Amino acid sequence: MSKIPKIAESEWRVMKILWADSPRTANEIVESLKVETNWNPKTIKTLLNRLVKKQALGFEKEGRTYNYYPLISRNEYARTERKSILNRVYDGCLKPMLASFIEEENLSPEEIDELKQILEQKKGK
Amino acid sequence: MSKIPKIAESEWRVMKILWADSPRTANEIVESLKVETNWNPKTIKTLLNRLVKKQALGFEKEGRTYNYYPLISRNEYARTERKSILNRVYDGCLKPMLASFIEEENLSPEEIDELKQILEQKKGK
DNA sequence: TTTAATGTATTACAACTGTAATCAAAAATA
DNA sequence: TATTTTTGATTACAGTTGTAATACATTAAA
Repeated sequence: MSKIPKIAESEWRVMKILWADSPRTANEIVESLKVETNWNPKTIKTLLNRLVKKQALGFEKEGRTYNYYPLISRNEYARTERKSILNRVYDGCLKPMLASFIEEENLSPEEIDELKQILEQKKGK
Repeated sequence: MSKIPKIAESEWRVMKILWADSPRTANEIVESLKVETNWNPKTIKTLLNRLVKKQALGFEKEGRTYNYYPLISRNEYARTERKSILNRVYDGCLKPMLASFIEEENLSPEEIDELKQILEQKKGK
């Protein structure tokens, strides 16, 4: 049961880049992040190092540069985060949480139907 | 638009005590937390001070002791946390997030029906 | 009234975060 | 080959968090 390391806010931004497409070099990651942040490349290198140290990322050397890739899946992390908010904020009670989400956020009629179907399937099991 | 301060994990535990019932004295809070944590009373005092400094809690003096109470509602914080996970982990896409929650957690048939109704109402609007 | 207890305020300290700058090694260039 | 550039590694530094200990002021007790 490899325990999942805690990933900080800014580290998430880096992970997302690699979840979207990997492996990638530090420079490619810097390029991607340039679009959405104004981080100094040095900052991004630091984050990469930290993520490697946390074993959230791995890499393979290719000459002098590294190719980074995620060691844990986005889904695994997503699950951890879901558990976290559910327990911390809603004391583990799913229904009230879902109700809040549904009431406060936007859903198209199509999405609503899809969700109703998912619920229906869930009931079957 | 008073900006909502960031509340750390352990601080949340304190807030929850006061959201459940307030105002309360530091000692009452210590007593409540004794049940669920093994924190030193000093630790709890520190958390209270930090929360006051962050303006998440207020207090009224009553003689030498303080009576603490929340300055922001649990709902406001819950909303902040919902936004946070939705944007950070699901890029703001609600449906996939709800689908994951529904699929991975437990819901009774009754809860499922209630949620379907909430969805239906949502559709109407 | 001197002393002990109690409640709050201040200080402590390491790990984690955000945000880099500097250093060192290797490669590319002059 | 000497020098500049590039890339990763190490160091920096302040703010936050977890987890208290110590200091100070006031009240209760001896």
